Amino acid sequence: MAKFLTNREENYSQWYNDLVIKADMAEYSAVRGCMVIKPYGYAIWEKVQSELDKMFKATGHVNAYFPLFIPKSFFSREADHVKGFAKECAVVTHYRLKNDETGKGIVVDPTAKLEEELVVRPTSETIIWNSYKNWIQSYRDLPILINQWANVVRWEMRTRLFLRTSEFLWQEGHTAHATSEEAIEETEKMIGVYADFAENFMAIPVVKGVKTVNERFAGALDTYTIEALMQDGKALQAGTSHFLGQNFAKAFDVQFTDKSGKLDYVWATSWGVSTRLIGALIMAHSDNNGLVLPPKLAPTQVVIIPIFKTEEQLDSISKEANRIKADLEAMGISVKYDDRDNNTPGFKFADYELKGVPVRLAIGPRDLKNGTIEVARRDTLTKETIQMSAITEHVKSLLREIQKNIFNKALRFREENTRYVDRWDQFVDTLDNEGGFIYAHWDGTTETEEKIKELTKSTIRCIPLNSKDEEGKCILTGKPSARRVLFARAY
RNA sequence: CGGGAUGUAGCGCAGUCCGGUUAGCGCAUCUGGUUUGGGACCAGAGGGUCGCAGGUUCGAAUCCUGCCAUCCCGACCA
Repeated sequence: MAKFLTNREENYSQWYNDLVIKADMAEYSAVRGCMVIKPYGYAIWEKVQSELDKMFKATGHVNAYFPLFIPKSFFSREADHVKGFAKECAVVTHYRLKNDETGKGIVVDPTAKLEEELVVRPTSETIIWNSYKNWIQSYRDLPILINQWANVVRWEMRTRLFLRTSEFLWQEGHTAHATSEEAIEETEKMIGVYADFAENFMAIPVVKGVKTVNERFAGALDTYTIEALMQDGKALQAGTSHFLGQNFAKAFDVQFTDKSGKLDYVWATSWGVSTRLIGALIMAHSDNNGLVLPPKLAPTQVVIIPIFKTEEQLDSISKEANRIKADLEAMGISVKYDDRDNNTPGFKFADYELKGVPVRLAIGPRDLKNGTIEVARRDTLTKETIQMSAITEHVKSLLREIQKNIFNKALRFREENTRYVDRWDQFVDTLDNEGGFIYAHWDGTTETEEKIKELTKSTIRCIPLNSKDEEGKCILTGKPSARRVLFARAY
């Protein structure tokens, strides 16, 4: 089986690349470090978008759009911010091309140099806060709860399809508040939304936590994160939410008059998830037969495949298939009936497995005679034959069951690969041989964190929000520690 | 930016060391036929600036020089 995919156990990253390409989600483009998201991959992103967008709206947010280009000077306003992003910015310096005077080809017209160079946004805090300055005068203008769906560019050295590309799609929320408490509440609320989405739609269990100073977003006072565990034992940061304090308000001079008539700087948050989520989806659930998609995010939830020899057979099968399709669609289930006659059923079975379609129905002459239908589920690769008359209800509950099962499987995997470690040699050994999440004590200093990273390539993924106080000794230095933090090697 | 590798049909590759007919194979595509309950088969057909630019030679995918691009491994990162 699956002879077209690299074996997951043999070479995980090759398996991942193969899968993205073979399932027709994305491909490499002519531009180094940039990918083409193909219709099937984009359809998954659209599902992600539409669900998240609903959740944002439900929490009071509205969408807007800000420019792709940011004047270079905006970046230098906030010191940490510029330091964090300077190394990976694409810069626009000219606005015109012309024909090469010496012959063929096109060159940049040197006379068309921009007065001020423009940075292609790696994130939009600066351009947005420059606008917010004009929007905010009084506490009555607050809060501002805006989200934008956009592309951003971060010039990466090493790229991987969906996980890290130079240009990627994401959403970025940018909110402005009258008080610190309210902004912190927003920051926490949104990491909660992300965790909810990850677990209930993507079927990926996540650990909510706070980043260390070192791993914090450039310009934030606090960064909240959701961390997921992939099947190869590496962690993936799946979403972040930042409490920005008054840093950007000060940088862009955004003050407001509060109820008592005093002037104060506005409090800010920002939060985002990207097309990286699709990478997470792939790496959390898929197997050697291909993609495994949770029903709630699968572009096609059910595929129906006819098995026939003659035109007459196809006709009578199609009648049944189209009726079932209509019934399922009436229940809000997305169905594809694949009656192409240029591929064998076997090919189709394999192909839809590769693409991760949760439920496959097959109808053949035998079924027509017996009033039955074959139902196969992608998550367990099992098949059963059931009565045709019961099919719609069966599929409906099966989709729910698959969604739950995929999550439980991922949760079980995470539990089996989460360890509490107290000795250094054991720490190193676990990282090298087991991978996974490691809860260990840390003395709280950046020096120790960096030393551990240097020695083991593992990082502190977060200080979990639900971690209990527990006296202990730092895994590296032996100094006292008040609680465990989450370590892992990460993407 | 350092180390390694590769560029030949849409994709995957052989041929390059040791220059010599008309550049070949698998997959895919197209045509016709037989098939169809787990990646079908037969027959035929189309498809190439051999990464680019120079050079050596009677003759270059093959040798030489320069350039370009991509991939892998490191430092940076959602």
